[in-house]
Amino acid sequence: MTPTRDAERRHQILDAAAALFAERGFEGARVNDIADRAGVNKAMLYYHVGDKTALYGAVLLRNFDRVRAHLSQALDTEGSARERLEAVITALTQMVQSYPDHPRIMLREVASGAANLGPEVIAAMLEAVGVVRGLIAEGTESGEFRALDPVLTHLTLVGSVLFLNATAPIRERAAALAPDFSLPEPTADVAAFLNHVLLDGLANSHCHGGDA
Amino acid sequence: MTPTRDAERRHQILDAAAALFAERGFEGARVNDIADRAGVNKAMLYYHVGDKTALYGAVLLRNFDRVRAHLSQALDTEGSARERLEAVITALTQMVQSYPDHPRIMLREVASGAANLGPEVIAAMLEAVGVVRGLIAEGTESGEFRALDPVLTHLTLVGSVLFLNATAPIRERAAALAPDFSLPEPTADVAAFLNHVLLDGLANSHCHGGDA
DNA sequence: GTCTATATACCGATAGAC
DNA sequence: GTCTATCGGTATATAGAC
Repeated sequence: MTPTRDAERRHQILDAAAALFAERGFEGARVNDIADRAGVNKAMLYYHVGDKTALYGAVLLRNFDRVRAHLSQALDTEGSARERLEAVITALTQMVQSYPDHPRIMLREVASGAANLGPEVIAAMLEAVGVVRGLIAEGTESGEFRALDPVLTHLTLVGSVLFLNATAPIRERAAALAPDFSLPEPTADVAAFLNHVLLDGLANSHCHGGDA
Repeated sequence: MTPTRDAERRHQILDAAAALFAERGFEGARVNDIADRAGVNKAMLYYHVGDKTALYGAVLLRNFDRVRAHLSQALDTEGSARERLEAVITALTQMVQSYPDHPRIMLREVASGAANLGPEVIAAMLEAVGVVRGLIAEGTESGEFRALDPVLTHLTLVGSVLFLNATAPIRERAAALAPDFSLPEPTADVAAFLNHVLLDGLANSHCHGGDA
């Protein structure tokens, strides 16, 4: 009954959980705080979503659904491997800037060796990994990219997007302390930066020099 | 007295603490586990090092001493900005591969917005940041590099080194599940990879194509 | 379905004997 | 300096009234 209300409430809970998991990590986040931030009673949180582990898994699954949505949109693009890889980086950057909790959660997850990831989440992640890696392999085989290790390349691309965007809170703090810490990134600039640096770095000899 | 014994014991404790902070994070690591892994009594851990916060700070300070040592060695190199930046990346890669707990701890710290960092550690970190950033600015001003935002560039370089090496535990786990997940990185290859991709991406128009 | 009040367990830290 | 035993605080999770 009232499935809309339920879904809405569930989203509120997951939003609050994502924010606190990003800020303090799985162990550091308090279920009480998540319930308070979501504006729901703690018992209701357990009733609707489950225990802390289920909550964390639900947050990650929702995030990877969003990653999948952004990626599939980017992969519809026609063009060279480089152009499509640029679309992928732009799409990933858009995703993590729309949902800034995601890169922070993922950085923690990488640090832990994916200790808190259930099989479903692992599967969702490997799907995204496969897509990007396939694109890299395609460009490498066609000679458009250099013969670089596809796993390292993939991790460098995704890692740069995650890391750069996860530093946003720190950059704000640093800017308050040290005024020479410039704050660029009117949202699209970070993607442009990464596209220039990383894809020129991958390209096979024909580089585009010049403007930033 | 017997300062050698004390220092040795302290190193054992910090080694154990670094391992568990990397694996489970500040909140997830158990002081009991750290003491057990170090082979010392928990009360002795408090007596010699202090509480959990002091322990964490000591781990990070020791790690940044190591970063500083590796960096200063690399900065002795003569040559172009690119060559010295290559030396920096190689030195950082060596550091994080010698002390694989460091990148994992730093990834968590970035995710938390540097919530657990005391002023001393912040200062040690900013010093390293300044060195690399100065080198980037130098290459940019001389025209050797493109006119890229120095903060974003710095974060991309350091972030790639940290992220790529922090994924080592996951890559091992993934290799056990998915056999097509290659495992390269005979230690020096990761640095070479990053030097190729990132520094070619930074370079101003004159690119070196070809071998990986 | 909703909330209060509480059970249960555990963790960080220390007192105090030796 | 070393260790045992324990305190106090707090976290997750649920029982049970409504």
